[in-house]
Amino acid sequence: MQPKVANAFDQRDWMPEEAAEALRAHGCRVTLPRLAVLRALIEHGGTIDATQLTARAQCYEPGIHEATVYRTVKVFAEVGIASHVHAGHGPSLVRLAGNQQLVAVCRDCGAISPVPGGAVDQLVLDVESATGFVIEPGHFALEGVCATCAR
Amino acid sequence: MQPKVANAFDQRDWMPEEAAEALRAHGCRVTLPRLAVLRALIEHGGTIDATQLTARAQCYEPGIHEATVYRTVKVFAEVGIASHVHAGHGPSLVRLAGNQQLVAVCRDCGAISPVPGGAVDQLVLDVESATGFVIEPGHFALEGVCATCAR
DNA sequence: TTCCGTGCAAACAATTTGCAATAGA
DNA sequence: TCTATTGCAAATTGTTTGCACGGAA
Repeated sequence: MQPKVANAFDQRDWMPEEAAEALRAHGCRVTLPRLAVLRALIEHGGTIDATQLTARAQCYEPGIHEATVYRTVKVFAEVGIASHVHAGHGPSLVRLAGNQQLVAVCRDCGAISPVPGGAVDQLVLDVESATGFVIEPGHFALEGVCATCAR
Repeated sequence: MQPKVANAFDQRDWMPEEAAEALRAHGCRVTLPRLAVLRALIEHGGTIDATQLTARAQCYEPGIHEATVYRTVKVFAEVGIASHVHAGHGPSLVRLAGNQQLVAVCRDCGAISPVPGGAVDQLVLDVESATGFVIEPGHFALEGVCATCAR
């Protein structure tokens, strides 16, 4: 089911072999727990929190510990495989680095909705030219009320 | 979830007497610890985390406990006196309800920069018409790198 | 063989909650 | 009075870290 091939880091699908190369290129080892986390991220495809990610990774590597998942995600972020998304009050989220989709978290039901691309670009430019602050839209989530809960 | 209180007060400064009225109108008592938190918020003027807010409130009410500050902030939010701002990885912030200024938190130094008003309005409209998701710009912070750290 | 990475437990940080004592209306 | 509110300590939740063992290179 996993589509073959992907270009470097800006592609959405991270094939395990490419990620393994990225790890080795940074002097990190390729281990079963790390591959399990990677597969879980690929399988899920979107933004996911550490607990759910651990549960999914355990399908591939049953004994994997949540602390290991946290450490793995940190390494993945340093190596450029994955990145963090800070959501509102809940736990922070993880996703593959290729996925820079801005998301919005519903304050009532916690649902994660993708935000159409492009809407943010102008904001980023405006803020940078006005204040010099460089917004990184992939690293935080918007908050509000989703269409369902708004009613 | 919580009904949005009439915005009659949003555009002015919160004087202690007005806040006291808002509390009584909701059947809440006006206590010294609550007034201390209110004064600390007014004195500070911006967004502040619970620990710093407690420290400032202790100038007015020395014995006030941090748990009380958390509970007070929750009541203030329900009554419409204050609101939460969820910042990146750090603790969440509080401010007076009239202050709906969007802020950006630097991922390197943690500095909180105000974002010029209006920059977000288009984003809010775009996202709502495209997805029905209603973004609440006052309740989260943008993340990125501030002008100083960008160099 | 060499260390890096892992599991585990324990530490930590932010926040919430149970309970008895206190103080506002 | 009567009960919301407080202080305190303890529980929760999300995340990080110290340590000894096991496995990748």
